[in-house]
Amino acid sequence: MSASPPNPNLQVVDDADPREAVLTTGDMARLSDSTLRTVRFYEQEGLIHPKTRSGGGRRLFTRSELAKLQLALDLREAGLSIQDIRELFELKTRFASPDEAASEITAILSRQIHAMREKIAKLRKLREELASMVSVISECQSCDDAAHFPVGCGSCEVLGQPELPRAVRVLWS
Amino acid sequence: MSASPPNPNLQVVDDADPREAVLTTGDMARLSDSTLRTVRFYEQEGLIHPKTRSGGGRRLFTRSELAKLQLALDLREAGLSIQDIRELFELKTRFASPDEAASEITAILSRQIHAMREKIAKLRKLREELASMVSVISECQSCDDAAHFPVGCGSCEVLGQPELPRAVRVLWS
DNA sequence: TTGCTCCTCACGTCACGTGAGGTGGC
DNA sequence: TTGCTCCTCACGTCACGTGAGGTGGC
Repeated sequence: MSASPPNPNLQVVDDADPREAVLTTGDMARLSDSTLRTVRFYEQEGLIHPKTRSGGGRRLFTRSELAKLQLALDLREAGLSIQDIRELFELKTRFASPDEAASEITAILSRQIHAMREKIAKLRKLREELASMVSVISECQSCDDAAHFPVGCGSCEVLGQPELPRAVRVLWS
Repeated sequence: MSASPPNPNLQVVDDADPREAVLTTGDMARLSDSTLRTVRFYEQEGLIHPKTRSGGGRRLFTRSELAKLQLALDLREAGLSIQDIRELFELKTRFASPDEAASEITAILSRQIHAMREKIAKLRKLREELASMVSVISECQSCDDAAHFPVGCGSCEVLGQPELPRAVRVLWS
């Protein structure tokens, strides 16, 4: 058997070692459900790094950079700034000893966890307020007093409940 | 008894009818825990309206505008845009009949409630991920293998758990 | 050769932040 | 009169969006 020619299809090699799979900017955007612009912006901000560039100048990322991008996007959605995220990403390199690094990362994470807890509580409260507004307003669905709508709603018994949610008072009075 | 002089202290009158209490831009900012800039911006965007201006040009708001401002700020925190909030605030005036208005407002609120539900779920997931990272990292607190930190962490058994949370893999490897 | 993907500027947008310089009101 | 509050521009910022005009790669 003669030696097989060099395999020009890098993809096959990549499949053998998925950590070395080559992802373009477009792949990164699709797989993270973001955009080309965001991938480039996060690179510019130092959150992710292409392993190399193609001859034509295209960014080529590895799988581990995709994971970083996905985590960064989730943290952004949770309300962290790019700066916050960069800090988290750089934590490992900022300390000399493992216990120092561990306690610092724990402190930072605890702050973020606390902030998320508060945000969740606020969101739940507001969601419940809107839901209770929906149930109040559902009574207006069968209102046949069109002549007095909307000016006369203030004197309607539906809106006269003592524990009327704030959103109803603001949006429906 | 001679007629008492006209009471120049409007505050007393206001206290008698709290709905007519006069609030300055600063009062609005303090009572809503926002800023002067935000109060002015929300007025410019048509979300709130001063009842009048003082001789010197100061905005004077009523209590009901404070409630609108507070609701608007809560909705912003929940992720709605100024445009979304404006739509909600204008709903009442956009419809001729009560059942039409009620079904439209229900539709809009249901969409927002759904979006909040999803956001809450995402936040909870991420919060739990970070919390589990904290508990994993706590084992590194007592690590005495400083010589291999941080390069050698990859081969440490603490990080060798099969179900290692993604955040640990990304931030600690 | 033809689409499609990706590239680099560079200006736009959204929701405010942040002075600069001036006035009003107790 | 003196602080303090509020006013109006107007430029800055953060996290991208959105073309314009050009190139690379199967």
